[in-house]
Amino acid sequence: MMASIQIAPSAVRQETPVAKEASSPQCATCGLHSLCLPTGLGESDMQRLDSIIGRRRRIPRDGHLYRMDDGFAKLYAVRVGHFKTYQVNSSGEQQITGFQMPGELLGMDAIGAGRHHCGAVALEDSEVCEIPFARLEELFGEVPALLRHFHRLMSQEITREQNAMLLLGGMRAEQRLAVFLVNIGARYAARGYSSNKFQLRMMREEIGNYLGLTIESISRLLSKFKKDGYLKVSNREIEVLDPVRLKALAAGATH
Amino acid sequence: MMASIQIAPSAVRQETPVAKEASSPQCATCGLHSLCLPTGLGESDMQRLDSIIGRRRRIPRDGHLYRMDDGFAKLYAVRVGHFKTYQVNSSGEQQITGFQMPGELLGMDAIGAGRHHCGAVALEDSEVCEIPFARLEELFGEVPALLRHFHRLMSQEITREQNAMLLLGGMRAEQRLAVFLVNIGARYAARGYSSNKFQLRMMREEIGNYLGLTIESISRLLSKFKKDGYLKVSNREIEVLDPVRLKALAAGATH
DNA sequence: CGCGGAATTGAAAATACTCAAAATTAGTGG
DNA sequence: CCACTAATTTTGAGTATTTTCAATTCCGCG
Repeated sequence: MMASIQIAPSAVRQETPVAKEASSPQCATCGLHSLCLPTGLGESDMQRLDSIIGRRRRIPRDGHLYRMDDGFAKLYAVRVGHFKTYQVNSSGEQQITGFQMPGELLGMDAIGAGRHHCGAVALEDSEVCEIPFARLEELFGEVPALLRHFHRLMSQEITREQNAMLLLGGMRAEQRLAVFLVNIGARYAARGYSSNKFQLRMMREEIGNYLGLTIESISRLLSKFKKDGYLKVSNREIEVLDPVRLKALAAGATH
Repeated sequence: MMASIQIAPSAVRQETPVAKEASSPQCATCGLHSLCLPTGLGESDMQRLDSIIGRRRRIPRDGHLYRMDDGFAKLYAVRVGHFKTYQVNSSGEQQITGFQMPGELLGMDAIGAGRHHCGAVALEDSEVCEIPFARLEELFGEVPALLRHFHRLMSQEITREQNAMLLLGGMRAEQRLAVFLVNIGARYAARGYSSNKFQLRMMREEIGNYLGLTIESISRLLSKFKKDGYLKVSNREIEVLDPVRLKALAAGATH
């Protein structure tokens, strides 16, 4: 079952050293601010948040944003690109725990122990905003709306993972993949893209790993969905031809 | 695969109406305070927390503490007894997302949407402390240590669920059950009880549901563990006879 | 054009499930 | 306290799903 995806070693593909951006990040002008940490803040509060946000940081494809057990100091907001988070189990195998897209926050699992519980790897050349957590905590006292939204985000992270448990614990392979595709589509829709036509940013093997299935099962299921007219698949380009029936599958229709 | 455990309907086994306790709860004198929300607070801060904590509430066995989609107003700290949390998927089947024991917090998944994302049911006659969230939020501004610990707890909830994903996504049945038993034991140890001898509070079917397995698989695995000398099992009483080998199994030893 | 990683496909095998029946335990009322 | 019933658990046999192993095929890229 367990796929052994290679994690690029430290040396390979390091992040670009100190490519500090000339322009400092600006939540107000960022198209993602309604999905991200500043959601719901007024203009002046948003500026205060801006003032603590560090440099943007570029992570090349396959580069680590952070590694398991790294000390925790910052949260990260995905600005451009996609990431995966993964754990390594006691047998040394990877388990992917999530895929993150622009506007989503990374690192909240590290607050508890003060060190990162997962590793985070860029699936393509990506960019994040660094949010120093100590300074964010200071701001919480001054900007209650920020604190409340932060709690919402952590809570949503919990429900997201509960939904993953539902998927892994109680669904057949076919339904898992259908849920996965519908979920990806919905998240693109929330970002203003098509929910029915998108590019997968991860390998088949990574999808399988995340869904608790093998790469072969993913491949077979995609072929089957294609054959049955649910999807058009070419490489990583997915077009959902029959969203209604795909959602029905995701909802548990026996086929 | 999906077990259809019955959820007691509203009418059955209602919570005792307004059995308000004579004594108000006292974190300072509660044996669980080093596992619960007040962890790390000084005496005066703990008193301030005490002052907002509502009545204790008793929930009889099989009674709901809250249901899915109930509006969110309070967090709950388990004081006595055990709970399970569950979701219902689109096919109407239950998926258990966790088991909670004394000192653990319930309801954090509800902050995001303002309504409960899971239901919570008592596995035995139980008691919780109610923590009105609005008042807790007010306290956050005054007691920074409380806020920090609250963030730790939410973060730990995230990592707990990520660990569950690791279990469901990448482990064989045998390993899943071993991990489950080791985990339960560790949590009892943290509460001052034996990690090697304890009473399961849930049915086989609930264990199976949580682990993504059938009741038959759980039963067979317990019989196997017994036969192989890992455990002594009589009904819900578990005694771990060979903790080292059980942990090895949990860590992925191929047997 | 050829190389290497990624994806697809097939066949056999393993794991866990389903269905069915029996055994055990818990709960209820006499 | 016992008898009876319902609920839970165990066990067995057969089956379905998914994995494994192996062999191609496809695609991007130098």
